[in-house]
Amino acid sequence: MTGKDQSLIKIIIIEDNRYMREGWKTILDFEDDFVVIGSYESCEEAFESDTLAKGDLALMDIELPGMSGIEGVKKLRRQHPDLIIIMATVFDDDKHVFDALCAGAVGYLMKKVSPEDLIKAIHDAHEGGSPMTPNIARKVINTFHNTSAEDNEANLSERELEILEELAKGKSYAKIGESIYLSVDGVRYHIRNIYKKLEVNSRTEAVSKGISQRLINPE
Amino acid sequence: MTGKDQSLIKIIIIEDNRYMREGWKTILDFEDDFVVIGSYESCEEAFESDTLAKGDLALMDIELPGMSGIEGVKKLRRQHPDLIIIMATVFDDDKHVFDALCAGAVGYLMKKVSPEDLIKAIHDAHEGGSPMTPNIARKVINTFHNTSAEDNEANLSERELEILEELAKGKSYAKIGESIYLSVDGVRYHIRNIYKKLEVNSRTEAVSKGISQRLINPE
DNA sequence: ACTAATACTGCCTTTTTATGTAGTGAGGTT
DNA sequence: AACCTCACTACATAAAAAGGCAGTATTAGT
Repeated sequence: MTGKDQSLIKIIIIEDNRYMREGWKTILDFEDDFVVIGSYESCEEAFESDTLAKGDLALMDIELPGMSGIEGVKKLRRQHPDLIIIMATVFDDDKHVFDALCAGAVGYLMKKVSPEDLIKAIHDAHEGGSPMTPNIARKVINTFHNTSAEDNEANLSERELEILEELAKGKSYAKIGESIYLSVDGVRYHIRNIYKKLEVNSRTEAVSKGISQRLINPE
Repeated sequence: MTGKDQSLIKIIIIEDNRYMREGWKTILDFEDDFVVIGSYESCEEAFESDTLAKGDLALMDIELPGMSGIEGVKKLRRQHPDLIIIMATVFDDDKHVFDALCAGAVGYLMKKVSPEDLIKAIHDAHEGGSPMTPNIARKVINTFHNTSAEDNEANLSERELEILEELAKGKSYAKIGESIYLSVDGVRYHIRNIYKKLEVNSRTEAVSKGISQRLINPE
């Protein structure tokens, strides 16, 4: 690692609005340790160039002509797994945010971000962080907050949750009975109740509903 | 909203190390818009007091004598859902981080955080953000990154993923066959292959493994 | 042209599930 | 004491699923 490589961050911009794009370029190029090595108005244009392989970090919009930013991120990740991707958009709804993060973006900013914050975000991302505006961060964190086992929506009892977990492991009634010391019919009794409470009629549905309602965690 | 209410943030500290606790208190009380209304060395002690109901934000450790910080957060959330909880610990391993966030913390800091960053984090959390140190943020974001459908670990084909998704809905072979225009045996053929690739032998296991490997999303 | 892999169809057997119905004993309620 | 609910036991039956084995049409590679 030479001093230069360590400090010079090579940036690619993909943004269809010319003023925005040039504004960002101006802001970023002004920094000593940034260099904008490519700036494109669509993902297609970016993929045609050979700068992608050379960049450290891409700053991109979600709404782009042609391939959407989300698709672009997916493709970018596949072709250049080491490229750090930050989305900068006008959308702050859950769908856009989570789609972008799932696709592989490490950061998510609003377009109205101040130049200082943008610069900070890029440094942050380059140093292994995940820059996000505060309310985006909160959205993300909220997805972790468990429905506390005590007052889950479906109101499954301890025993039922225990059995649901065994179900998720793919165990048969008999095996579950063995692990929790209960007769096969006892296991079935509880499973029937689980189905009623979750309004399903198969173990698979119960498990997938259980996971999505965070009653249980897979693995 | 009076100007005072808006700006004065009432803080509770739960931290067993006396020097740390008093250090934080000193730092925070020095700020004009912070007031530390309680500082305890264990969750039990905090729950005995009546300050919890009056606070805006709690700053707490994970490793505490008696009830662990994680348990404490869960209980705190149940009793005072509006209290904002920030964890500040020496641990940055996945388990501690995710346990704390799942339990209900909105922020996660390292104890070595600088006074300025601590102050900023509290303002940030109070304004609806989720303060985290950069590498914690990255850990969190990484949990969103989908194994791209094209090169998932198990290498399921498009068709197989499609069927796995139907499986997660609890559909029978016959129903799946109807939705994807394939004979029952055709469906079975693919399911057998899915089982082989995922090394499972039941739909339930396949679904729960599929979800945990992010091959599919529930709901 | 031969071979191999892929994506099915078809069928058969055993195991497992889903669902219904009935009954028991313990514990708490009125 | 009568009654209820909860957590189970027990049994029966039909529908699915799992697993194994054989065969075919299509496509790609040699």
